[in-house]
Amino acid sequence: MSQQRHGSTPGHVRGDDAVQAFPDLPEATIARLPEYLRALHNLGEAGADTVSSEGLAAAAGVNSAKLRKDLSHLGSYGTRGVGYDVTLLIEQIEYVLGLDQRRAVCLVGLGNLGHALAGYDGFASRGFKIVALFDADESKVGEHIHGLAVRHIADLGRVAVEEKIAIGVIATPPGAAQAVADVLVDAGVTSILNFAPCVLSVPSNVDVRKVDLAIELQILSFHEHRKASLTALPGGRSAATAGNQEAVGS
Amino acid sequence: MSQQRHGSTPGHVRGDDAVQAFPDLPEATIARLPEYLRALHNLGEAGADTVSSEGLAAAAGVNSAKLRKDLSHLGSYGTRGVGYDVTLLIEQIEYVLGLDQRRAVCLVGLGNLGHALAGYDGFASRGFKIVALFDADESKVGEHIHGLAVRHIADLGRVAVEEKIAIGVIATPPGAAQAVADVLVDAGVTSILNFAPCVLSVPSNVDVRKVDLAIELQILSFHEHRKASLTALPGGRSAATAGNQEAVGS
DNA sequence: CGCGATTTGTGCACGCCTTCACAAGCGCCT
DNA sequence: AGGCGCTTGTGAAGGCGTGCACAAATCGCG
Repeated sequence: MSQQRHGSTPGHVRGDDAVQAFPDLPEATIARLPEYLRALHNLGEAGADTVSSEGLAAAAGVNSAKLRKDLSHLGSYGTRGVGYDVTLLIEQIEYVLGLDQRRAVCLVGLGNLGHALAGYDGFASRGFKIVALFDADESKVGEHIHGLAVRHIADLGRVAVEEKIAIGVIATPPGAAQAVADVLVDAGVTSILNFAPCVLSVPSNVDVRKVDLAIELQILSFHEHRKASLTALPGGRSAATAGNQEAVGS
Repeated sequence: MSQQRHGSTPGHVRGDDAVQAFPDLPEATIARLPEYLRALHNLGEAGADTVSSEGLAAAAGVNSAKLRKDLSHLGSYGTRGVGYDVTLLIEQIEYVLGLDQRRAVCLVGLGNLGHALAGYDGFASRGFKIVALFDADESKVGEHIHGLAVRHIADLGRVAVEEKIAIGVIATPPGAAQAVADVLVDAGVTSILNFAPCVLSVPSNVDVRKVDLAIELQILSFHEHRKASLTALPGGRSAATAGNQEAVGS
């Protein structure tokens, strides 16, 4: 695990040396890198040349020590007494995340959510390009959504191979998700973003990330529940404003 | 709603009073409870009366020991030698998550994503009801989306109070998100689900959860990048590949 | 009625992540 | 040139979460 890009000039470490195993980046760190990246872009547009770990941490909403450790993991160079060079750090993080190469994405399932995802600006603006849309509903096939024609899901396998699609987004109903995932995997897709509320079973070399909007709300609901029961505490059980809604078993 | 929580769970459960939070419930556990709940609903519809930790764990995609520990945290009762009663466990988890009371949700920002969220089935079917839509764009105000009229954001504060909205969903562009959050907080909203790619600053009593679709893709991109660098590049000067792809074994 | 099969609940150890605190390094000012 | 203040990078400690392995508990059956 020799840290290759260590030691040479800080300016251009980006070679064609894509054949480089990454140091074992902690998963938690990886999950934060995109956030740092976004904050850095904002800072850059605001005209900042350099930024301190304190400043960047604030912009990203994390602890500054954590941020420094994260950046140190990827061998990034800051300058003591000064901070991090914004442009350089952006390049570094984009390189690590593999964003220097635009990745082809396909989207399966064009219900409400899929429709929105097809038009979501945040994808294109951050290095991803949706190159194909699929749905099982014949009546949707052929329809153009945000400049892209919807194809029938039967073509998914073929097109995924042709277009060298690396990432598949599943926005189908849960019942169809596993079958779609199977087709994607067969077509060589090795990363899946799953919006369907179900567990996908895939080979171990395929990465799946799941986003479940209702789960997020349920987690918030728990905290609401907790807070509601706490507000009754201070100063005794005074009249909690809406406390009686509490449908608590006797 | 017959919410029969077990009366005398071990330890700290202080009666059946509403004033019972679960302050010591690990955050990681909370995040998994909705997943268990979904799996349980599926099992229940499939006709299962009881389920073992092994079976439920498989359906939820987690380790069975973890599942047992999670459930034990909330004082839930399974039956040794048998498993968990599906119906009872559903009630327990729904109670803990506060889902026995339908929570009013408002949605701010009706671009592509907001539009989809407004029509997302998963909300209503899992205890949440969107009661109001807001947007800053005058041309959208008055429009009906999935049976609900869009109101102007200037009414947000008043309506949020009137409708006792507890959870706000922000689907605006990032530039507007903080202002919306401020209004929500002023109106007494204590939980926010933020889809805007930016950090929100709120009082400590307000919970914010963030969902950033692009970040998920970027995380997947990293893994793609990593996987690509592990496979020997056919045409490249891959002299050192033997050592590099050894990253797995180390 | 007791025994074995089964499954829960949990003590324990391990590893990951976070946070603190500080030495090392860098630039600026005098 | 030298000292001073600022910031990074990191060692160490503590906390949290995970997974194993097993005792305790329950049911079914002979």
